[in-house]
Amino acid sequence: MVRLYQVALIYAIWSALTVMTRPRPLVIDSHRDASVCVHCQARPFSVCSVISDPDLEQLGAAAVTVSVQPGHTFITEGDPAEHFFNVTAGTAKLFKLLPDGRRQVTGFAGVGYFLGLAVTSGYAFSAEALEPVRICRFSRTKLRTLLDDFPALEKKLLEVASNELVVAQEQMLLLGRKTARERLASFLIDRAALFPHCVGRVPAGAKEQIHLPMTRGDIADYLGLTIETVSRTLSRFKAERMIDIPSNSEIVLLQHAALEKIATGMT
Amino acid sequence: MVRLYQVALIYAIWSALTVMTRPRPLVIDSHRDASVCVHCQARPFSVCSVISDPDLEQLGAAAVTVSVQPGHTFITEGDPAEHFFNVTAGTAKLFKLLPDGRRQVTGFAGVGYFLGLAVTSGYAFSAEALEPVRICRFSRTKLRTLLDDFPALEKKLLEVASNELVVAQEQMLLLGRKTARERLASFLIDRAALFPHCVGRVPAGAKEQIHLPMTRGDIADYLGLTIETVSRTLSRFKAERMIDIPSNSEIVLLQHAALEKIATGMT
DNA sequence: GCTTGGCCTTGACCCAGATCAAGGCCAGCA
DNA sequence: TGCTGGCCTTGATCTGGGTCAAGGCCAAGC
Repeated sequence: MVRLYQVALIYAIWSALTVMTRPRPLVIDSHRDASVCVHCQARPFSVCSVISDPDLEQLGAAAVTVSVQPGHTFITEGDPAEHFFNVTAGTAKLFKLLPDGRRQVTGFAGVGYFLGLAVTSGYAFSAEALEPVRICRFSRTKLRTLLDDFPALEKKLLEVASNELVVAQEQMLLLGRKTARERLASFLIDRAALFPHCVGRVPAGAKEQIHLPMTRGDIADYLGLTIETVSRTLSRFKAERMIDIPSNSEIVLLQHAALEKIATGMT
Repeated sequence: MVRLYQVALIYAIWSALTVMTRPRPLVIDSHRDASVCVHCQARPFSVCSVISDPDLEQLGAAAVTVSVQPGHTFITEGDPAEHFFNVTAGTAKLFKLLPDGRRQVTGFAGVGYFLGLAVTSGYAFSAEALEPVRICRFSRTKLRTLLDDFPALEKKLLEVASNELVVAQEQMLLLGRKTARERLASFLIDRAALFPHCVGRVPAGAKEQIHLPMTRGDIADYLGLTIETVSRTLSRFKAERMIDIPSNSEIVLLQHAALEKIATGMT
């Protein structure tokens, strides 16, 4: 189904080279104000929500804030997993590569997303900023200390990991058994259920406009399709008046219920 | 790619009906000897390995042993998630269904596998025994108590969940971007890395014969293919002298390294 | 030994989505 | 104002794997 071709191979090599020569993400505040967590807008959406205000100082002291520019990779698959990350602003794509350049995007990490749960020696995926991203970075050892001090944090991480597993299984169903049309419908419905840029859920009846920080190529790699199929399928939804596409990064859902039916395979 | 057809729909309905009328799995020992855990052969492979011998009695008292016959479903997707399970013998397939009967097998649970991590209200997948299966069943509330009493157990569950996530991401890469040939090679290599029936790893140099408790249909649903493609691809591997197929449930890997290359997309 | 039914294999053909190719749109920049 | 480059769209064509169909293998039951 997927064919390896020269361009992809060359791109993979080129891409590996640029990663090596690419400037590192900028650490903006290694000795920051310990009260930073108190005012963190991402807290309600993140694992940090289980830490009470008085304990926040200890949490803040363990973290370093890092900014990442769009297009820059801040986690590389296979690298020693020395850090955990918590996204506090922006969106990143998480992906795995095959040697010839074929890419699978395994998820998009928005505000509040906790990254780096893998306990194997190396990271299981790469992460690249789609928009300007801010992250809190913890070293493996410091997080271990935090988990011992705050059992609630460990419970929360288990909860987060369990939810991720459910999402991953749903994605396996999508990749293994859904048609292109069903995949796109599922993607739109899932995106509509997010607060813009956030992990949380929208209140019922919110405006059905969704923002897409990723390109058509990223969507294709997330859904196991090609750019062309993503584009064609969206065009068809538009022709059928199920969606509107005011710009490349904005989509309005005009018939949520109908899309949901398609997404669940009920057509 | 995948087409919905009448037969599948009818099968789905039929299958739903049989599930409803099917005899429940037999609870064989609800007031069992509390020392049962001490002699449990699955312990070294399971989360229970973090509980010390003296504490095993408390663990054993919280669980109920259940036997499930091949073909019987002991977890149904969407049902209220009241229990957690630990497989102590046999193998089960875990799967999700679409309304028209399309199936995605999300994994195979062997000895030591911990099931039911999902914290959402309902189970995220169904589970059906492939061989005679024995499981330890914990109620949600009892496990909660155990986790409070044994923090090490909670840490272990987080570790297990993290590993599952890594596996799930690898499977997304397989389902989204690998060819049929690469999928089958990956499947064989993964299976070869398991102790027969177990979650653990084989020692290096072990005999490269693998046992498949599942049908070709289960493999197809696991790899996002059809029965015919699985069969054809295995036949081709055999013709290429990469494997031998002494019986439908046994495969011998004759060229492990070559298969591994195919599995990782290096062809 | 024959029948039955559940799997598995194999061949012929088909089609959803990939590939190939051409051109459009638009923001940034000189 | 026009040029450039990165995306995106759309049409034509191709193909890997799905679908359909026929038959083989074999264990269980009589």
